Amino acid sequence: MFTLSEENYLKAIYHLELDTDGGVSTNAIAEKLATKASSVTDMVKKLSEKEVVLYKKYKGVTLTILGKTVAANVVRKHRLWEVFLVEKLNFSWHEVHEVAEQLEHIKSAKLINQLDRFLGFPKHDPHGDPIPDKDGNLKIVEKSLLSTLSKNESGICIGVDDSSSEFLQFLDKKGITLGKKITILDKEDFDDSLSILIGNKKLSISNKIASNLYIRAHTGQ
Amino acid sequence: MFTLSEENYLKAIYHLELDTDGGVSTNAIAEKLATKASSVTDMVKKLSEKEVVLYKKYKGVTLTILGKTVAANVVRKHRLWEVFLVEKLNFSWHEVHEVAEQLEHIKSAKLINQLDRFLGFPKHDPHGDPIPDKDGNLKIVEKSLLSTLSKNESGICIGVDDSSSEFLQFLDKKGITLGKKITILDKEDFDDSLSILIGNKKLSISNKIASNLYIRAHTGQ
DNA sequence: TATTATTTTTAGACTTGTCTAAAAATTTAT
DNA sequence: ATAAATTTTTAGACAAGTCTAAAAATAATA
Repeated sequence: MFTLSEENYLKAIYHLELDTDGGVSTNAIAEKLATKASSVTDMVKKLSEKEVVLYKKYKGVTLTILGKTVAANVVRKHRLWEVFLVEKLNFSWHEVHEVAEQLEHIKSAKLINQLDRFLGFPKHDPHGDPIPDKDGNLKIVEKSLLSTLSKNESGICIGVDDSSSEFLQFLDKKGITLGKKITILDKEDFDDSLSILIGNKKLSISNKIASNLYIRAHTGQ
Repeated sequence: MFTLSEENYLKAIYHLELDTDGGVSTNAIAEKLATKASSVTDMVKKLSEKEVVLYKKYKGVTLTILGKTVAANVVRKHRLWEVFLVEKLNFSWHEVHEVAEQLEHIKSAKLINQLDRFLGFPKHDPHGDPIPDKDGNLKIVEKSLLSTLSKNESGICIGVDDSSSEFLQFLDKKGITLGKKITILDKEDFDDSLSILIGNKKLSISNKIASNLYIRAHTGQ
């Protein structure tokens, strides 16, 4: 069994491994968890003894199969609870993270399996991130940043990179939601801003926005 | 804000105060929380500094108004989550306690208010215990133990005193559930066992069972 | 009421998870 | 390749919550 703190470390390492090649550095973990590098060293030693990470001094850490399973399960719980909060309790997508951070640590296999069933076995959380299955496996979806599309290309909005409250509320205001089709009408060279068509509305969005929106390729109409 | 441990102490004192006159003793708290008296003394000092309990050395503790509010809120959350688990996730009433012990510590006012609404503002948990309102107030229902009724009297089953898994599963097996009308057909003098009518079934139950079932007086038919 | 038994508190220690400051290893740059 | 900068680890300390063992206070009993 793992403590709340251990689970948070495993989750952080899990997320960091996704966009790092080789081991995850002590400093990266410290930054993600808003703690000190020395604390990370201590915890990583403990996790290593519990055989959930591989650790060599000065060389960073990697999750073991076991560690990855534990971490994916925490992520699974987090994302299922987010779906529950939005679908059943009328939370907005920018309000769910903080509460899900707490709920993800509740220990009960039956609870999470029944919740999954109650929600209709959702495949994605409210931000478009995939929900790991019971064994911790993720279905990877081919996705690209909106900013990488060219003029006249289009795709379906499937997620966000930055999921800060401010950004999500901005998207709400603009009417940009998951599942909507977005077409690039024009690209400005001097600031890389985009003119897009979403639903039947024309919008102008900055490159910063376009670099935080994930798109699934949309073939045919 | 209160730690998980502080919340558990407040809840324990809250429950103990209900059937104690005068202050709650250190030993009683220790027993309820399966901890040592010395630990209780330490914690009670801390709670006293936080002004949630009144404490005089060797004289036991009492909750302040603030303490009672905090404790009632934890109880409220516990019981609402129990309703959720039974009504929405198909838990049996004997399975909910352990999970609710964890869920009761999740911090989010919006979460609990929305959960309350989602569940249709229930007034009782699956064991028949009343759910405190937002201000911590309980609606007291006049209740008696089934064992105190006389021959030919009847009442509605509204709760259990002992809510151990074994007892609840026993009731399930016998078909005794909340809301059912129970009539005393006969009382045996030598062992105080009862012959009762529940629904249209005749059952024989021991005094031990009858001393753990709460009944609301049933006037008229 | 004096003595014994019980309850409660104190004193000191341990664990978990954190921190700061300094030392050691690694990486980067000259 | 040596010096400088950065990263990581070690060493020692602290807070929260708990424990054991012993002391102090209260309650029970003869």
